[in-house]
Amino acid sequence: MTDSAANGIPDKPALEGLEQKWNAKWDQQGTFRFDRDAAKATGVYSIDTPPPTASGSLHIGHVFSYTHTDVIARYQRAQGKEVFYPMGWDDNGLPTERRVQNYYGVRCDPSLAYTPDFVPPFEGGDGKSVKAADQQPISRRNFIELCERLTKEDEKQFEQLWRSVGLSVDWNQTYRTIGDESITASQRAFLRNLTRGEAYQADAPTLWDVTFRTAVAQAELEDRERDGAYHSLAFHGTGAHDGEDVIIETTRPELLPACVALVAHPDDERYQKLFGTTVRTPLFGVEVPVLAHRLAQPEKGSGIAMICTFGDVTDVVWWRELHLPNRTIIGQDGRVIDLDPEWITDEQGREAFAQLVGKTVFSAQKAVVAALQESGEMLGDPKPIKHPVKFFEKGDRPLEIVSTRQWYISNGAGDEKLRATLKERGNELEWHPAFMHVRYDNWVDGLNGDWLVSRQRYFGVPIPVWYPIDAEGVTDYEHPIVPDESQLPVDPSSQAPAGFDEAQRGQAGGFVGEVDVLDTWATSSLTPQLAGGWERDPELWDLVAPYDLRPQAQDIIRTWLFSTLLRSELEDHRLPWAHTTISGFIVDPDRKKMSKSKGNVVTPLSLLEQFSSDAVRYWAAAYKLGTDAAFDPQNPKQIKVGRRLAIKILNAAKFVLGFGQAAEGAQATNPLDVSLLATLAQVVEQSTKAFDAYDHARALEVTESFFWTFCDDYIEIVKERAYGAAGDAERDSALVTLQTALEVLLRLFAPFIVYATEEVYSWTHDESIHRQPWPTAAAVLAPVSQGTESAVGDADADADGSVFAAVSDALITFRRAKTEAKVKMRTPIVTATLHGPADRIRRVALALDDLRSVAKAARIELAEDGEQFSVSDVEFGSLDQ
RNA sequence: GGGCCUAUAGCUCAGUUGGUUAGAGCACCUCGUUUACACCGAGGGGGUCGGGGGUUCGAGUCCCUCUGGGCCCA
Repeated sequence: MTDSAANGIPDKPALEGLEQKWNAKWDQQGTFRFDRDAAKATGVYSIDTPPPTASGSLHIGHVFSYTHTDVIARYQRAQGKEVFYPMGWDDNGLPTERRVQNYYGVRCDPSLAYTPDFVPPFEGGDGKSVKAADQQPISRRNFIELCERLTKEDEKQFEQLWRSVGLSVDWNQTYRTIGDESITASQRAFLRNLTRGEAYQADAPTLWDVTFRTAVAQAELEDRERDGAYHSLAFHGTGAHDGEDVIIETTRPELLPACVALVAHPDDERYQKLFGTTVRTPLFGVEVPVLAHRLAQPEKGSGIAMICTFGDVTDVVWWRELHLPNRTIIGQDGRVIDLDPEWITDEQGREAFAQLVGKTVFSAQKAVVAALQESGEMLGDPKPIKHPVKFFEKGDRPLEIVSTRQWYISNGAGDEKLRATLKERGNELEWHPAFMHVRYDNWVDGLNGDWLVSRQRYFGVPIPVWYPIDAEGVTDYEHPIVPDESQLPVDPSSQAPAGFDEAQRGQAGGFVGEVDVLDTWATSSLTPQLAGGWERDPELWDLVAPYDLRPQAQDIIRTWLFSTLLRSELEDHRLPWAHTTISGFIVDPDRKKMSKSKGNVVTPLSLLEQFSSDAVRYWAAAYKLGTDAAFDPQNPKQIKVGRRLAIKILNAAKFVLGFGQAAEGAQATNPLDVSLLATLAQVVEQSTKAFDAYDHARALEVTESFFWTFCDDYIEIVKERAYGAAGDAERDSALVTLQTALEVLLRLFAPFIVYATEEVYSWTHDESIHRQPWPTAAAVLAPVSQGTESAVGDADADADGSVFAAVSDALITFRRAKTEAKVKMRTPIVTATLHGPADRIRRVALALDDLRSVAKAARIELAEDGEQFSVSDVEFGSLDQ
């Protein structure tokens, strides 16, 4: 008995301090290190971990989904796989730029020169954003240096939190999406896209955010309900229709000078006579055709609309399909461009346009409306409506559409064969839960343009091309100069291409570097390559790719999941991973999604400290994949339950180990013990099956519910026998069963309750439980002595654990009898009769001594009658004895 | 407008291919310190499975429809 206690079972086991203790030890012992040699021998389970945005804030939803992945990682490790579980930081892109602007009070102005030893005006700030006007303009290089500095700080914070959650990540396998290796991989992949004709440039109408002054992609759009108003404008008929007006309704009268046509549905009776004629625009007097197109909506407004270049994405379709001229008037700053609108010939019209130059969209609208009202060409007042307006998901002003030269990567939108292949890959991927697959299909079906990957930003992966400048000083965008892959990473705005020197930058006969950077997603679509050593460490890449698992959130199926799958298809013609697990959101008690703007974000640190990491992990793991979970920080019930469970594991283990060790080679001979192990073997099978189906919540539930029965019933029932009340042989049977069950339970709990199980395991072992094999039913039954099955006279009696179930039910029946008699549980029973179905009574008979001992019953008569257990003829004794 | 998910005890959630009397935890009520655990234990009450219709010997489960909530796409 003293031998186990000597290994250091504390008098009062507690959760406090376990995180620090074990994190340090795991780190020091390399418990979760990816071992390449082992991987070659045992096989790999590789995980394409989502790199969190380092400049963002962590909330409880991150802990939720990352715990799901960690639980899977630990299960696979226990199954003997060498787990490749890296962690990356997504520090590239706009969120970091914004954070840097606010944190340091600066903004990037690429025209400025580099200032060595620059000291930013603020450090840390107070979380409030510094107004754009108050931000100090700095050079691009200074700005990027600040981005680097701040993200590295942010990454430390993130790593600290992930470690405290107990993620079994290999902290030697980390990457940054802006690190040199990532830039190299991202540029390499882009160059290969370019070589194969999958990446190309086009000068085309582009969705444009006027605040950030960058192009954005379809995947980054969102619709928001905004107030708007229909304005009824009178266009004037010409020729045979001279003197007749055509009334259109528009929400964007300010685009009137950019009007290129009117359009109605081809079947619309009202406008048949106008098709093929022309009308003059109000105010500007420009003659434009009246055309027919299927996308015109007869029921919307007056059924006839003006086409402007460009008011919305439908305008772009009309412009392209109806071969209309481009009369763009809105510039990249969202203001009316100072240009010579040669299509406006009317002198008053030209005067009216001049009034608009330099105005924002908002002011231009007011001016145009005022002018229309004065000229009498607007009917009545604007009619307010609410309508969906397209926004950049990170922006707060409506998107404009401007014509610019941009880079694209084919994504299947214009290539039905590629689209079909991408759909097929989606079918091959195993989705958990399966219904998430539909979201992918919807997205692929709805793609309406190739992927726009160039961004007019600063902190990102540079697009690795230069353009030659001809003898006349004209830049030739058609023939970009590309670096050799061996030169990567390159920064075309500070390095000259091969065969040129820096002095030729911007000169006739020289070159100009591309200043745009790649869309953040263009790099994060390569996370398998970034983490897995693609073209950098071929041995590693061969071991880990294609990956086993892509865990991620449901809102980025259209971006991250899709784009990763696309890049893998283009590069390797295969799926990047076999499985994807999609975690749900955390919602507040009113089932609203957590977001900074709603102010309902819950940060995890205080919960981890207050309730322990195991408690928080339990809460997360108790939810199935794909299910949104309501969370009330004021009353974190499931976290409290998790805390209780973790403490119970410590206490139960202490108690079980306190009985002492079974003799060497001891076997489970008592039918109750055999039955307990048989029940546990079933639990092992169920848990394993659930894990294999990526249903960790079910695995946890079956283990947990067995554990409480084990504590409340089994331990209580065998307690006396385990102390030796029935002799050494009976004691050994109980002890070997208790110890086997404890060890198996610890392993079943280990993926979830990582600290408490490790603590308990350490009391009797030197190795980590997190490197022990997953239990099997056969191993659970190993201590069972041969031939005990026949004791019941029923071959299946032990296989189904029915002896334990019957005794457990009988015990509950006695407890109820005592409760109803209002006597204490330890009140002795002189004699009583237990009634029940014959088969169950026969099972109880096999453990009658144990039952008498736990019920404090001197004598129990058994009667084979009745449907359920009941107790009769009870004679209670006195407590004094 | 199209698609997907969801509605089960006061609360948070299970409920497998349709199959006995729909489960757990929390909360609530009553009782209890018994060789670990009061961060504990025993017992108990509590549900028209969102509404309506259908298929079936049998529906929380399958089909239709309506309503509420959420998400995605137009």
